[in-house]
Amino acid sequence: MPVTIKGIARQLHLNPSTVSRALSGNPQVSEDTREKVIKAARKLNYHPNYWAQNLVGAVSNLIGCLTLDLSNPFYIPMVRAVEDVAEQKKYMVFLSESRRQIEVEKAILERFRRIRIAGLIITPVHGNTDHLYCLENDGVPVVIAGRNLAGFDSINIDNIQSGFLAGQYLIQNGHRKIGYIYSGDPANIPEQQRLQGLIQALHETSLETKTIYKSLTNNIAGGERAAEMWFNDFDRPTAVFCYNDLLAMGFIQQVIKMGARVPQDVSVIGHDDIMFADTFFVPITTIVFPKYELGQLAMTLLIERINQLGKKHDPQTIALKPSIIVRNSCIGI
Amino acid sequence: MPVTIKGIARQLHLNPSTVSRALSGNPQVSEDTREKVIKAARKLNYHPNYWAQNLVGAVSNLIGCLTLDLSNPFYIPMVRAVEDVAEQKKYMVFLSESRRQIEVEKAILERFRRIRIAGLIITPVHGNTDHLYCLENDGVPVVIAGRNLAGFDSINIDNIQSGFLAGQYLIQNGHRKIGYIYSGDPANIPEQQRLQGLIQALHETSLETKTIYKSLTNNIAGGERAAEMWFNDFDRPTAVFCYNDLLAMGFIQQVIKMGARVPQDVSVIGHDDIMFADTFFVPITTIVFPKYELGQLAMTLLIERINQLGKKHDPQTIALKPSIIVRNSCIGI
DNA sequence: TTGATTATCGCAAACGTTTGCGTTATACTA
DNA sequence: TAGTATAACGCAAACGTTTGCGATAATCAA
Repeated sequence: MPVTIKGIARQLHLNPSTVSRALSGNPQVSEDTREKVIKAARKLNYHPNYWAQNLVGAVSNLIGCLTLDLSNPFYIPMVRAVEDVAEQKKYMVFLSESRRQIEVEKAILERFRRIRIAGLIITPVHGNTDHLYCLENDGVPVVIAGRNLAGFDSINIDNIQSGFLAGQYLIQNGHRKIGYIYSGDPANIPEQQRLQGLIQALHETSLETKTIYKSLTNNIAGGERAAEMWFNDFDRPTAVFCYNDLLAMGFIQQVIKMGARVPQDVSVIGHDDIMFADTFFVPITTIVFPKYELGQLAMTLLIERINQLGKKHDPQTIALKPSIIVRNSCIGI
Repeated sequence: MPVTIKGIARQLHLNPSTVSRALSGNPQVSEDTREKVIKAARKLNYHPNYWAQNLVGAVSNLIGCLTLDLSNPFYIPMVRAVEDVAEQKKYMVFLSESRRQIEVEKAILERFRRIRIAGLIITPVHGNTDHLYCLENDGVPVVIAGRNLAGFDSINIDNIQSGFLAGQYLIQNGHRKIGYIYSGDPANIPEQQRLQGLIQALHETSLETKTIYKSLTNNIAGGERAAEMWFNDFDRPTAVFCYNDLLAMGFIQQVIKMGARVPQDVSVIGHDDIMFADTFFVPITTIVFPKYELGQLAMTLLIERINQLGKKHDPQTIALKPSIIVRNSCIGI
């Protein structure tokens, strides 16, 4: 239905190839026919058919970007960065979310394959990753963002250091009974690593007291569940470190609803510094995840891999440095 | 590079057409060759080339979804709904954001044209809309979400009713001096309509006192600017109605930072009920925008338009009913 | 056994674009 | 003037897939 290059050619009594060359700036076409072609193209409202172009050219500039969950504000800055770099390098990004379901992830990757993406940036659902290996084997570079996956290029924060920072800060503020809140999913490596870092910090001052609350899910609802566990605990920690800010939000909210106070009764440290963490009704002290940088590095590395395609390379693991930002949810005792 | 239908055909000594028919479930191919084909396709890791399919079939099942700003949580439920309906109806959605810049919007629409989207759901940047008319003229149905645009199908909340509800609630709570906060962009119709509704409610009780704060932008920073205007006002309103929740968040945050209290010194009503409005450090009383429903209706209508393509139809305008949800940011006086 | 029907598959064109190569004219050189 | 170089364009194949139609072989009825 839309105007094609053939349509323009017919109108101007030219060959499609000439029209194509005129529009693509090929020097072997005279300037006045080029003018005519461009004018006709504009008048007829011509828009190149991307599919046809890529069918013959065989060079795709589509990038797949698959996040876990767009309702988590964490991913927005990352996605922005990916798009910013893509824009600059003339790539086009196809944005999606798996909603943390492995079947959805697989379904979306299948779509990505069909539209012949040139590369993929993904925060994978923990679990089976055969489909990712398979994709990369078929010549589609994959960069993991926000996770570490053996055998893949990955950009991630140093989760052990994150946990260590949180632990250090809590100890410096006099806390001796410290809790950790996470989903408890054994396949979620970052969770384990932050716990590991936390424990390391405790060991440095020979403290072993820690309480684990498994929230089942790493979102606001999970935080609320953890709050109830904390509330019913016979020996409550004076501070908790949450795997992410959403957990912290849910936790704080529910703790207050049940009549306790934050930070007077329990200090809370979050993780990520998502938007709204600073404007939450108790502004949250949290570990900063450089999210924009995450997207920037991921996209830059991905483009590098696309250009190097075929050449061997060792998978690169880039670790971003965490830092702590102090707000109101955590005080000394 | 990837395996094609020809590759499978060569391997099995078949014609590409037979392979195509076998894979598409065409009955005019024997069951045992179909089995062989499917087995070979799986073994060779075949994935259909979407571009090639659509080149010949000429039926696109791509949907463009262009929001204003993904960092505004408002759009997430809408996008989810669009994707849910799309999934169910076998459409594929291409998600993007214009970041409120008309040139970006145009650039993205140009990309959408090139990949031959079958339809578009868009929250347009206010201003020139010629490119939208142009798109629809070329046979790509357009549904406007969250705005009303003459000549287009649009789904939106009843903004006048929104403003009226807010005004009514404030008056019932004894407020007599009422402020309205919005960007002040004359091209932003919803802003004007909510103000209009607000004024209507005031007139019903013969109140004319209102103060307008122009925040320049409808985000947290804008709300902070408005707070300073309010603070320096010689005759402060006792309540303000904000065009959206982000404004309300910024306003409340800055008011408190300057030493006043919400809601004791100033009541605040927001609009949209975005995620985090309920967990904001002063939980926000706000007008509920049925966001998921917005996306559902938009996508459903769009698909209807795609199926009716060619047939004349009057542009439909669907108005969603607003409601108010009472939290802590607004009290009586 | 013969003719007709049916099942199964191949052939080729088409979708819109790009690109290597061949074909004209025109301009330039000797 | 004859020969050569060059500028400008056309021809045709190709990308991967679908589909109408024709061809072949097998099945069936009489």
